[in-house]
Amino acid sequence: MSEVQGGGELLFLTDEQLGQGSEAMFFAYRGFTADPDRILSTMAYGRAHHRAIYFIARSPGTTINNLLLTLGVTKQSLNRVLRTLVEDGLVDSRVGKSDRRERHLFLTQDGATLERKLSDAQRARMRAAYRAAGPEAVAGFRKVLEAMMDPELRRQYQTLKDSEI
Amino acid sequence: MSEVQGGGELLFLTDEQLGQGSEAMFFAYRGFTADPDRILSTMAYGRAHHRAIYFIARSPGTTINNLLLTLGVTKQSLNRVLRTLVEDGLVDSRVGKSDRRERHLFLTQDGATLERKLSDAQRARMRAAYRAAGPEAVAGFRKVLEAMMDPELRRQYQTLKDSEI
DNA sequence: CATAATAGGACAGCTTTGTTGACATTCCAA
DNA sequence: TTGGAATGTCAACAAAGCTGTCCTATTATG
Repeated sequence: MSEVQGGGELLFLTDEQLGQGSEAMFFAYRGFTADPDRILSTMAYGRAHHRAIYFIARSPGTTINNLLLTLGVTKQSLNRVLRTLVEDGLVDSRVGKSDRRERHLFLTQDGATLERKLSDAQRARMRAAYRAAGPEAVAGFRKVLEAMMDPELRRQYQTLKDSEI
Repeated sequence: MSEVQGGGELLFLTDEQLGQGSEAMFFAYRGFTADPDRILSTMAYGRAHHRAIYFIARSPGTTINNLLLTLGVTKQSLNRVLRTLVEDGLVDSRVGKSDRRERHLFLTQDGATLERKLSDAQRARMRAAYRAAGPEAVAGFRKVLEAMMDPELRRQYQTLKDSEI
């Protein structure tokens, strides 16, 4: 039994133990995206569309710039994805009232339906994992993930979290 | 304080709580890949090269087929990456002794140097996150990640884990 | 031994999703 | 009021995934 598992005061972290964490992240992330990817592969959309839809659902009315910060891609890359989503009637892009340079993004009814379908698949897996691992493990899981984020992203994460009290 | 944080017996998992888990995965994975990506962007390599190098380092002598299972890409895709790595003298591909159809993959000295450079950056972040979160959180972190993997990948993960006792 | 199956390499072409560069519109402040 | 900053769009290109096909070498099997 390793020090990490034992929960001792001091963490003796060997490269092996840290490497196992890397592998766990890699394999788990593949599982994390597998279900939505499977659904999306039957349509003309990819993971980038999912991410955009997801975060618009989480922050209705967000601007392009806001979404860019969250997603960490260039606006040109995001624009292509958003354009198809708007064309296909899944996302509504409204000119800002106070600042007409901004576009505020909303899901249409169809967009919300797709979002739910994708998120349900992802949540089902997460729910199963949470149940299998137990509440204490979940708390630790979130704690480590939070500590792993870049400070800028951690702020984004906190903002999203706090917006749903 | 939510049920999850509280560590009660039953997990009442709302969509919000599961959604926060999704966001945490997304943001943390970005952090997880950020440091190696930064290093790689200064060379002619990308994340695909990193993954190949990483898993060759973890399983020296692994075959192409093995690596394909681990990475979950097509052989054409992997071949392109591997070819450049062999050409550039970072990876050594040796014909199998018992089965001469197989190629066994090893890192050269240069390959190992690059691998260490990339992994060190990644491990530094993971080490910091582990320290910040504490040993119990780390155990939970791993437990949830493991539960989130596809069964096939979980086997791969276990194999790698067990190979380093 | 003949043939089938396996491991891998190479080539062509396509899709998704990232990138940089140039440009239009809108707002704001000197 | 005008020039710069901010916001978003269009065009072209690059990385890295994919399918499909064909090829060689080797091994396994009838």
